Amino acid sequence: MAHRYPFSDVEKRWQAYWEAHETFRAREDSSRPKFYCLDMFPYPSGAGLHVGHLENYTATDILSRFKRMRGFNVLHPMGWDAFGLPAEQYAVKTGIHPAVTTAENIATFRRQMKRAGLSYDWSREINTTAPDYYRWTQWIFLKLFERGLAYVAEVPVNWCPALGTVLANEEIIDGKSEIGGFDVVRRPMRQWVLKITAYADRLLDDLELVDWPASTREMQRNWIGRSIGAEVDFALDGAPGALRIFTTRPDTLFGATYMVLAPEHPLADALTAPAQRAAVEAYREATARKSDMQRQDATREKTGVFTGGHVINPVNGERLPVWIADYVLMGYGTGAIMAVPGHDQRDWEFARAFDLPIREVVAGGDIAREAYVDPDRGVAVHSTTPDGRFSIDGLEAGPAIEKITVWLEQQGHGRRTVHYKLRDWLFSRQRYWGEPLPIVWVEGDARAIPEQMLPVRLPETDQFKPMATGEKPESPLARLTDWVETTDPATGRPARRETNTMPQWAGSCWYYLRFLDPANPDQPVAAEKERYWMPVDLYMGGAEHSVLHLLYARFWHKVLFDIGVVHTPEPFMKLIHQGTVLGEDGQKMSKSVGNIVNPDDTMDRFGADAVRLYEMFMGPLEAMKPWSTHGVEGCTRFLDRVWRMAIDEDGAASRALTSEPPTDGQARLLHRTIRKVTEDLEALRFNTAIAQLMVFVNEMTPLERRPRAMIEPFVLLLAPFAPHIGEELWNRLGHRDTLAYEPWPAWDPAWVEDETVTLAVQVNGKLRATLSLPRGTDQEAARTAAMADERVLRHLDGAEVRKTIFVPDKLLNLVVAGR
RNA sequence: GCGAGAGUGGCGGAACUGGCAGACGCGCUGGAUUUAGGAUCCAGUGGGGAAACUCGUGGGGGUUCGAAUCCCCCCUCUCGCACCA
Repeated sequence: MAHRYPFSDVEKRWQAYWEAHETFRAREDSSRPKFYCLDMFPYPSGAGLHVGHLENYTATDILSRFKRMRGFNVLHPMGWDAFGLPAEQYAVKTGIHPAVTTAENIATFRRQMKRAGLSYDWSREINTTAPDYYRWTQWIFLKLFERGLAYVAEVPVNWCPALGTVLANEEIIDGKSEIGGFDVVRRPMRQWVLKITAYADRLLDDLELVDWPASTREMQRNWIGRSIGAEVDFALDGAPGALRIFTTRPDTLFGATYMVLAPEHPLADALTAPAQRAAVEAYREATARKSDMQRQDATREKTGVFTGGHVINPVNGERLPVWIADYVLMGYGTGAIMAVPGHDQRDWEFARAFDLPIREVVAGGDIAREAYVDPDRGVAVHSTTPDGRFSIDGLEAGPAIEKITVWLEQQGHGRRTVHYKLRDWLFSRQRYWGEPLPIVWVEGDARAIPEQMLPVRLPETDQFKPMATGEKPESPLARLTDWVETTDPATGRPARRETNTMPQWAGSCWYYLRFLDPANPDQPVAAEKERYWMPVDLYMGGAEHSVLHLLYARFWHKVLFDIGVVHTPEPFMKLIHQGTVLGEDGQKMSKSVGNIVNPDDTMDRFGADAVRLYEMFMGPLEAMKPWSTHGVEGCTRFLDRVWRMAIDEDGAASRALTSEPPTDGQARLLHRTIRKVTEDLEALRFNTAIAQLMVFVNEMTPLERRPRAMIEPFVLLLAPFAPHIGEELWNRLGHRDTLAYEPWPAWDPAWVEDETVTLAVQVNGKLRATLSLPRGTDQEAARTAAMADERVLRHLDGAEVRKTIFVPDKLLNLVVAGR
């Protein structure tokens, strides 16, 4: 019976060793280059770690271990994003305090992570719900408040009755709450808002500075949605005042044939003629009843109502009818548009539906068939003022926009304007389990709590239900009269505490900074530590955070940059999203399908190293890929082979190991393996690196005599992937210390190439033979050798070789006359 | 609908800058060893064919001595956005 790698004992032993020796503790050391390798810290849910988490954490762990061996001072921390709704909802249901469930869940997560052999520096563990931590979250909020970046506004919010709280736009998916999938309705409410729009340009432009997946940067760009255009004022016909619209195509101003207001537009009333009032009212009511979901269905037929009112086009004095229609949204631009049906598809559809005129002002399309919207082709036509003093005719869109915008400004009819899709960030939640906002209300004014008085601790309670009564939903904190009623620290006057709490995103906006200096009682992070460790060199986490967390964190980082807390404009230099791990059936893992793979069970059966290897061997890191238990078994078999390659049945170093130098062929195998594994690790190609380790073992195992000079470097190469077996082999091969800081093997370029190469010989592009030739064989010699080969001659058939293609050491292609 | 990415054996996936398609693993077939094995070892494994060969990287065209790789059209899947003026 072949002996096997006793993973269970070995794993326990080395985990205990690392813990006792603080092997992975990171200390500032300016003599070594730093590498900050960060995982998106998890919300510690009750379900424990899943294999998708493990894929993420294993990848960064392998890289951290690799970088340590390459001489980097590695910071690889872990913590808990522990405020949030699930623990609170559980508390509402069971009465168990969220702090209790959270602590239990964290214990499970931490145990599972240690068990997987993840090399975190646990001395830096942080928890967003710890007062020592959220004290600084509150401190940052005060900085935002001081700078006018946090304010209270009566804003239309997404109210979720089922959750009893408001939600940010980013927390709503297809009109339902991201958590729970409950209905969400729009309603105005007084709320705390962060002015992220003040940073819109920097958030957009600085995407150029980071090495992130193109798709993620694109998503952020779309979310910010910067559009450059002009606001234009159209004078009301027969009344004082003007209707202001926003357009990105002021060059099509001469093509406007009607106007459209959002149904909620404040001028809609004033513009409505008595005869139309009933129709307008009916339409507005119908719109109000529709959900955002229904309103935003672009495939729907256009609807709208004429108000009876008119405005005057400033470029040509034309009297344009004003309509209201729900395809114009109050929330974007000015809530009103000029309709240019010739050159906007939506306006075109509307004009067709209501028989409004369509006018061509950009040549090049066929506006009878469809709107001509391409801004990169075609020149302006029919675009001259009636008095002939101003014209953009003949200009392409770019110059035309420029010219007419300047003219509008000179005439006082409009101005260049930039609008964003990005809205300010709704920052308060009617919840218990979140950071209290460090604010008191004194006679209707919000006053900051002085920073020396932080943290504002979350008060104890056993009532977790929101006080969501009718029109005025309130946080559970509002019930705690003793806590709410306080005095203004500045004046001593009676004051009421703010009872809303921060959204879950708050704590994760800056946690990467606290890891640098987790116990600092005086500052969020000491300047010299920030200077040493920042920015994050590699940040890994799910693509689901492409917009939310990553945009919010970048925003806070830029504010912290402005107040001198951090020295880099961006926090995360390189970002990678691990792909989703599907169930064995190729479906998304879910409780209801019952295809969830439990990491504890899997590690019980196969050991942590086999699971780590399989997680990485499955396929490319960023791809979506299915789990396979057979695949894990394959990795177990590989580790067993590795074990037998180095260790005999009695547990001692194998008697096949010799002190003789490797043969030339063995040396080439070793150096090729070192190169392949090293280069693949740098490029995060873990799957192909492991394949090469397997090749090495497949070649070495059958040998009766195996030079230690081969086996020892191999153990070092394997160790980042499978650290427990790595340490154990290193130890049994006679080394006393951990291999965590052993220098990474180097390859000798002289040894990575074979001295004989296989040359592919083609005739007319088809492979006919392969020849073994010395490296560097020239064309003549290769051709001579090929022409001597029967397999080649057969296909040449005596014909004349018209052309020879030769790629040294690779390929020879003989082209003969048409056969 | 728009934007981004991807389609390679029975399966997961390899393939540098256009140069031997299918590395490595799983599964499968045959054999050895074993009381037995979901252990181990050996041999094989894209399709067709006895072989010589031939076909083959979603489909169709093209460029090239040569295409999984480059270009055009189409199909499918995944992700994101979804009337943003």
